[in-house]
Amino acid sequence: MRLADVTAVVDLGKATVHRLLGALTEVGFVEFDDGSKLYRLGYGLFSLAAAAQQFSIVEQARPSLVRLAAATEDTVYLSVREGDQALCVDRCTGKFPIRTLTLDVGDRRPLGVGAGSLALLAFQPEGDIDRILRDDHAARQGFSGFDADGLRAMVRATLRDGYAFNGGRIVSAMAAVGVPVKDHDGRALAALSIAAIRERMGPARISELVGMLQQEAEELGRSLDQRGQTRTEAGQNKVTEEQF
Amino acid sequence: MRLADVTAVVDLGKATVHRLLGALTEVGFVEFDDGSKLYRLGYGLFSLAAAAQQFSIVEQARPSLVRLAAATEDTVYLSVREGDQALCVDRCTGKFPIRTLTLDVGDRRPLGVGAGSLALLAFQPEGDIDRILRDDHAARQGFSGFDADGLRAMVRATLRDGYAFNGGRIVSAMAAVGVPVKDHDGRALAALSIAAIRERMGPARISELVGMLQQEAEELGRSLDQRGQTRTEAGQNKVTEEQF
DNA sequence: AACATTGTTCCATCTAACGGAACATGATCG
DNA sequence: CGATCATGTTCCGTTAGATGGAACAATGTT
Repeated sequence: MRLADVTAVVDLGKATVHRLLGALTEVGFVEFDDGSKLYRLGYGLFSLAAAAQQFSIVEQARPSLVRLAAATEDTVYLSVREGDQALCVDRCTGKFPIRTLTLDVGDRRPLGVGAGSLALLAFQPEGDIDRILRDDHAARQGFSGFDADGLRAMVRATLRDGYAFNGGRIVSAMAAVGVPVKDHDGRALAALSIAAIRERMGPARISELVGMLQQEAEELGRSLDQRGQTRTEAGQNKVTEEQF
Repeated sequence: MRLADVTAVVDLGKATVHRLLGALTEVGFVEFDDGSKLYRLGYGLFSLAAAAQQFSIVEQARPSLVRLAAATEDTVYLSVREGDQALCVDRCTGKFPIRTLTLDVGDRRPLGVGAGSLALLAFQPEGDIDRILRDDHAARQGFSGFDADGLRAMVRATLRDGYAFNGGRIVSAMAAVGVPVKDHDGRALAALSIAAIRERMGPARISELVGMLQQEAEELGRSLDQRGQTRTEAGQNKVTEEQF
């Protein structure tokens, strides 16, 4: 974007935006092409994201994703709740040649739209679910078949079955199943999901996949709970200041 | 980290840090666990990094990486210069079963340390090279054999050959070659490199790999130059404000 | 060549960030 | 089990420094 474009979006004076972007450029979070006078997001963000991975679920869940992808040969996703959206934070592709890459790492979806996202939504506190179904319909524009009533039914089905199923509501040739990763008192911290082409999602295979997902999810939930308890040495994290 | 830890590192008052972290938490760049009172980097950073990819070399270079990984079966890296460091911004693994994953996406190395990093360094403006060799030796602590004189020789060799070679200086069982992605006036914008186990890096194979790398790098350089010229419509980028 | 648009710099005003201090909470040790 | 210490949280007066108007420079456009 150009300076003027940024200025228009953020509602601040030209001079101010100029100074702020200058500061961000200095620390590498923004890049500036002097020729074209265009600002871009900078490479420093890669380092930040890499650091974020290290201390989040992502690192702990990686082995699960790898195992699932190897065993199922399909694409496995890890999502977390982020505000009223589901955020894909990791992905692992199996070796089946037809790959279903609906989500990239970093992509967001309204809560409820998609198997992983639905698994997350269904296992949130009831108050949250009600509010989201009521208020968030605007965000679901453009995803047909995700009105409040339809979603409520899907949430109920998910709670009943223990897993979320999406049979081609987003991309018709595809289907996906998702399960929540729950902490000790049943709140969903994350969701594991597997996507594949419709042909590989018959009833028998679904229950097979769900079984594998649930086993990994349970194990993961336990190990996350444990880490939550380890307060003592967590504080001792010495920080190397020149890391950035 | 705990609040007190952060306070110690950033040299600001407790109250101030508390407020700042609160603000960052609200926008999702920091996560706070109320139970353990620990702050972490937040998931919002994933979205930022994903957005950064979209407007940087990464997206344009992805096809090259995929082609190289498929053709060579080894691991292909894309790095850029970021301050006085080389930053790995993308990686693609081939199907050879012994994988050499020295670098993760987001990792940094001092300029000159590693094949990609050396390729970047060698094709920087001469003034920069001199300054870096002179001033940056502290950063190269812990990488043996990368003193200023040794590096200068390696830079010369790289310029002479047109590619950088690293024969196990970092991990002894591994070797890697790297080439610069140059813009129209010869400055390195990025580096493509391939790493493999020593056995797969004989003289014949090296020149084969270098050939492939150079072809991709040249093509990539041309396409990046083109994009640099397209100033006109770049400004027209309408921005969807609610993207975040 | 005149004009329009955008980027950059300067500076006086006034916002809002800072941190001291007081309080709350939970951990640690005698 | 109670006293003490360390840490997290809230409040608020002072003042550092962010803001944006305005003037200027450097482009691109008609």
